[in-house]
Amino acid sequence: MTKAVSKRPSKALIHQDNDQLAGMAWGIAHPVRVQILQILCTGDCCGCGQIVDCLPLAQSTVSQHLKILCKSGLVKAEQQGNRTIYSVDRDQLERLKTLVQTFDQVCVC
Amino acid sequence: MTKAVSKRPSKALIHQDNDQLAGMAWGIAHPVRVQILQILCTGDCCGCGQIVDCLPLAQSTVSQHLKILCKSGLVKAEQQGNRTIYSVDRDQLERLKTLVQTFDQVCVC
DNA sequence: TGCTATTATCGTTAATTGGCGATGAAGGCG
DNA sequence: CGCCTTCATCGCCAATTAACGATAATAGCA
Repeated sequence: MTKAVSKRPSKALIHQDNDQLAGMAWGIAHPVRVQILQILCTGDCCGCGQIVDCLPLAQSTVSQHLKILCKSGLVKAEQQGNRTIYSVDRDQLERLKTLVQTFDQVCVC
Repeated sequence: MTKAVSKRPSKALIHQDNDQLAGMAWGIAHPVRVQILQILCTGDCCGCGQIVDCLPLAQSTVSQHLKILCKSGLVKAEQQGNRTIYSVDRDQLERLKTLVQTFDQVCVC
């Protein structure tokens, strides 16, 4: 659920931050993706195969999760010859932290 | 996706924190739910109807989102006569903040 | 050129989500 | 008791997710 709700709210506008927060939260809304992100955090960066080796999942499944993580913005992918190197987007992670931290200080209406 | 993956990982155990984080992230993995949580944050507590009034969604839809928020642990529900009073579970929100904040300091393997 | 390694994508299946209207249940009030 | 309010739940539908195996695409190497 990257894109916003189909019917655009008329009563209360969904603040752009909400979309951002929801998008990133959606990225880590699955235990496996949390773990993948942690692997990327500690190992700094690695390819799909290395992550597959750490998990009891098929390569295609991991690739799919990585795609979702990329779409959520938390992970960057860089083509390097034959392989794709994945790494955490530290800026986005910081952004997520900020959004979560300041979450209840936001004025809604 | 509250409950963990069906096939329990053998290679790498999914830390319990990961499940917790994923569960709560799953709660706010939708813009509308982020907004509902914010409404609850500012208004402190209110019933389903009040939230419906703030959003362009049907009552049944809002009720469903509230159910998900409860299941994620971020929101508490309290029956009060005829109505159900929803409020943010501050402790859980703090827990979420902590988990996100310390996310990249966790040892995986 | 042919082989291997690496990753992405396709197709399938089962389950879940998100939305709605309609209906049901339960409390409060006249 | 009957009615209203409030909320949950029940179908229903379309879309998405999560998982897999199989296959394609690309780079590197012998």
